[in-house]
Amino acid sequence: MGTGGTARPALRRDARENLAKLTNAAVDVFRTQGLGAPLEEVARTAGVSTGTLYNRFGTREALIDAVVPIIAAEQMAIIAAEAQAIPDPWSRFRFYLTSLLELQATLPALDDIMARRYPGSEQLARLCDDAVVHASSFLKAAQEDGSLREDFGPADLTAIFLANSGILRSDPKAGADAWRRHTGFVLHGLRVDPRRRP
Amino acid sequence: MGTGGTARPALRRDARENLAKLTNAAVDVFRTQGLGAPLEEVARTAGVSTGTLYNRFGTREALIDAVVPIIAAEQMAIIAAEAQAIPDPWSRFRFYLTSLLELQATLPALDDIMARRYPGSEQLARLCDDAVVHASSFLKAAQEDGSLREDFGPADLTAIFLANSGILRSDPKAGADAWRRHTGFVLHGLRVDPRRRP
DNA sequence: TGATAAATTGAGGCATACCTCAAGTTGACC
DNA sequence: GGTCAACTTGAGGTATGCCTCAATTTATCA
Repeated sequence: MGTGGTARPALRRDARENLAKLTNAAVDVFRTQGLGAPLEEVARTAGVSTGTLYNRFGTREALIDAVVPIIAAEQMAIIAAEAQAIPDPWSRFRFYLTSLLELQATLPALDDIMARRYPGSEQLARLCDDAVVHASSFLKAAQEDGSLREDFGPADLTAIFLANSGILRSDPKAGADAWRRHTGFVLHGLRVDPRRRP
Repeated sequence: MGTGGTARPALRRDARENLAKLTNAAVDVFRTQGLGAPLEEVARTAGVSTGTLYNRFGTREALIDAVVPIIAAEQMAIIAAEAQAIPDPWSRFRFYLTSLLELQATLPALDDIMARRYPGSEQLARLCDDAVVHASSFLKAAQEDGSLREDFGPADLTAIFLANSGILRSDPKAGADAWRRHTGFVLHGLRVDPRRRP
């Protein structure tokens, strides 16, 4: 058995190097400029021609597939793990949601990921699906606890990320606390007042 | 004194006709495709060359200035008037906000207006300023009434429109109730529970 | 009916960004 | 070292959309 899954003919050394250069460049460029950044700039940053970029990856999606896990997977896993450690269901839910929104506010790439642009990328979809799985379990626990509105569902979570994206994209600088305030109002709207619980 | 403010040389008949054709075309095109629609399509729709469009208006902003009042002013004035007629401060505030969000969801142009893209257009800015004036008065009344959170300000209103825009732009079709649900949560978060009021 | 200034036209220049492919280069293996 | 497939290159084609200007047409007024 080979190293990978499907038996592809091994790459030549120069090709392997260029693959690495391109991946690194894509991480840099996409992280700061978003997943829609010009591929020509990725190639330029890698010190390689655009032809080579298209040889190694063939589509933007393939490049995103290679890069998104590097950019986001670890951070998202850490957040999930930290959340798991919080005993109170409402606090846990709130922490998880807020942390993801914070991540989204931090880097353009994360915004593209959270808002699920580029649905063509499998890795990006997988990352989002994982997040939905975690979020759904936190969500359910909070609802069983009676601290989260019963009529709130996973689809509403998606809307929250899209809403955040709208705020962030308009004014990434001054929006620094705009999104925090908005999130505060939303969370308050989602919580069931402790005094009204059985 | 002439008809206008500044004494501009009167337009020739053909120029006046083209001005009208262009304005009508811009209303159609901008309304359905948003204020960022290709100017070439506006010219094409008007049955006129792009050169003429640039002769009459010179910038996209000037065209927007001419068209935005036609597209939005009346509807926004109606909403404000209807809101004025509602006696209960909270209901009035909620009605006004919800109606504007609904307008925003209805037509791409309205979304561009609410999200304050194209800040270069004076008319667009005026429309927004008017809305802020109304909203602020409704907002203040609801706060004095004790039904709206004290820490909610006009800037937070802007964020709500941007948030709505984010939801709408992602999936204008399926988002039909996504934005309504999200708005519901936000409003719930903004309201002060009547049982907790003095 | 000219004469003339005002308007219109649309091809074409500019910029961005995608993607391809014929020609040239280079790694790998004998 | 020679051979050949693998790889790289970058100019150039495609597409979108902005904006301009020399050549042409047309409204207007005497």
